[in-house]
Amino acid sequence: MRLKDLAEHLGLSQTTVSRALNGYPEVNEATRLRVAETAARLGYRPNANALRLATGRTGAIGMVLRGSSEFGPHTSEFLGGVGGRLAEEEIDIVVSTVETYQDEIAAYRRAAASQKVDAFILHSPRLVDERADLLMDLNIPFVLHGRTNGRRPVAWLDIDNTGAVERATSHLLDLGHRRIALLNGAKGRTFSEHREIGYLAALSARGVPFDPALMANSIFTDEVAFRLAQAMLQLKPRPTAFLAGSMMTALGVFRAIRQAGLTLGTDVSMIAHDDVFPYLNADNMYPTMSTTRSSIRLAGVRIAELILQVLGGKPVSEIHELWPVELVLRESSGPAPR
Amino acid sequence: MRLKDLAEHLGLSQTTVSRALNGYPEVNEATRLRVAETAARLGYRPNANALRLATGRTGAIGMVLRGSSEFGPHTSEFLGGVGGRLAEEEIDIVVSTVETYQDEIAAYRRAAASQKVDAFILHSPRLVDERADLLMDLNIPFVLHGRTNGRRPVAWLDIDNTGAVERATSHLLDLGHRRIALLNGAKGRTFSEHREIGYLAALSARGVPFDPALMANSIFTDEVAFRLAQAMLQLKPRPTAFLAGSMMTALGVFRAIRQAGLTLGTDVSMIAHDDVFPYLNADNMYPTMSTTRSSIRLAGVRIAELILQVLGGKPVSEIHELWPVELVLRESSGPAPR
DNA sequence: CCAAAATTTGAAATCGCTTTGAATGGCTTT
DNA sequence: AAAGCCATTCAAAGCGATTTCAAATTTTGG
Repeated sequence: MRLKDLAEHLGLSQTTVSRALNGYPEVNEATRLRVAETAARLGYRPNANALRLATGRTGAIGMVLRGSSEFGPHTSEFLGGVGGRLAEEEIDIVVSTVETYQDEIAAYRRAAASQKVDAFILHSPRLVDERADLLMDLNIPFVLHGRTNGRRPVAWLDIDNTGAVERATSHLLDLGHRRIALLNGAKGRTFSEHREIGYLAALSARGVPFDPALMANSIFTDEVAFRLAQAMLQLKPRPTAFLAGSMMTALGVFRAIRQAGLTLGTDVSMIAHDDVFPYLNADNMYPTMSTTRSSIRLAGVRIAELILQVLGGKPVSEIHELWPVELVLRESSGPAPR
Repeated sequence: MRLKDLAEHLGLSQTTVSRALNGYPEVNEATRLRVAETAARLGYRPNANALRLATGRTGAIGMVLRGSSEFGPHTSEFLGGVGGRLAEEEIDIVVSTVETYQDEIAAYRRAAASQKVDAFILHSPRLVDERADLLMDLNIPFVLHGRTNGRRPVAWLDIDNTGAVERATSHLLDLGHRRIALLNGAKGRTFSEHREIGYLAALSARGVPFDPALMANSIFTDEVAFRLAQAMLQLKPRPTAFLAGSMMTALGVFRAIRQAGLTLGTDVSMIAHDDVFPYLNADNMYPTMSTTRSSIRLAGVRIAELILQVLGGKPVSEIHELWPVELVLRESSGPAPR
């Protein structure tokens, strides 16, 4: 069922039918109704590719996901948020997966040259990140989930990682902890650097010296976290509190604490960052987990909206959102043992 | 940079350039080289939409993800597998998210009418599932991840859920367990029904009566699993073993066991189904977790290949794969207490 | 009642590619 | 030297929509 068929069926020209369906003002109301009704009845839908070719708009936004390593539970939650919002506008998401950073760059170039999407969501930025510059040079709109250092302005949404960790660290210091371990994300990634800044700021504000042995940079898996926490718990004196970068990390730390014969919440405290997964609830852990909390799904929803704004022509220099992060205290964080 | 520009730049017709780039035989080898070299140098890439319109092929496959509820860690792992394989063919994945079943049906209809994708991956099937029939009626190719009852043949890949649970149950029975709880997935979903069949078969083979109180159908979150397990552990006599439907479920059950003052692996045994998440490793749990294991990522990779076969014209009646599931015994499963 | 304006419709160009069918020119064959 | 073949190349016709520009019709106003 093409536009042409529909037009013939109606005894009208393609022009009029097209206009009627797209809400142009210069078409008789009676005609419009007739067209709309017939189109619905026959289940007509414009061919997406013809439409894209004609308009230059694709009705799709892109997201490049880097292989196995970065493809975790965060991704699907975030995607769920983005997709849910974009679905309302009948915009779909084109995901390309790549293995290496080089592939990712190539993927952007390809997508730009072949005009597959109207815009991109750029995520997992590093402090210095050429991808943002690349996309700007390619003249393809995007919104950044996170932040990056760069001279030119970009649209971004980020959570206040620095503030969150600073607050969590300060709280632990208030509770008397002096040996606080930070299980952070990969070095160079913006959020990791921001968290480190918050951590160091809180320590130095209290005059507590920084011990490099208490900080680690790694991916957020329970296994790696387990090993790191295990090693740290061997230190003398051992850390009395952990800041876990993610809920997966928290699970690993928890296991290490238990295996060392210690009790979470009394012998050792922990505050974990919680992206709010529906299938892993901090409130329902045992003991319940204190967290710095920010829903990554909601961030996805909002980023979808920002994308729409960018596509709508709003200047990217006006699109910046820094979300505060809640500190939710539960049973896993308590006074330092003495 | 359009084909036309490239052609002018080369002093050739669009026809020849197009042919040269697409490997048609009737073009002079010297010309082909010159064209290829220039195209690469100028970074020419055909406009995806024009190409799609002209060829009728989109170079994309679709996947509809149902809202919050079904969008878990499995999804991203699976997507990672699919995407990785399809990336090699420069095919991308268009994901649409929907909230309700009705929306999902509508999404397929829309996608079909507007020809956005060449094929779909259909997942999370129910025993009776109109979606497969719909896609067949719409004449759009697809591969089913899982199975469904229906008269017409479809291409599918599934894991042997029945066999896996039967084996796991039998093993627990061999260890002397008689009260074995099954935390299963949602009723009506094929994999749940298949697992139930395996469970019941193993019980009846040993003449162990089935107790409905020991079986639950729910989504796979740690929270729900915790509550269910907690309730079951109150039963007298209480279950001595759990079959957990997923790793998230296992975490919840684990918590309930601990909270009840019991020890996993001695007081209570557990075998969980493991889809193999890189960030949550059964081998690194404490105690290590016995599992029925099948990588959902690999399933994704293979499904991508099956999609390619379907698109290549292989009859769907010849595309069926039932993957065996490994039973990996670790510390969480031991002899029944006496 | 007629010219001018407003409303409504349509023919054809356009988007950037593939592909059909025809044309060109050089070589071999008779 | 004419005829027939190849090997190359190209002009033009699609693909299915939107959109420009023009035409037809109706309404308005004097």
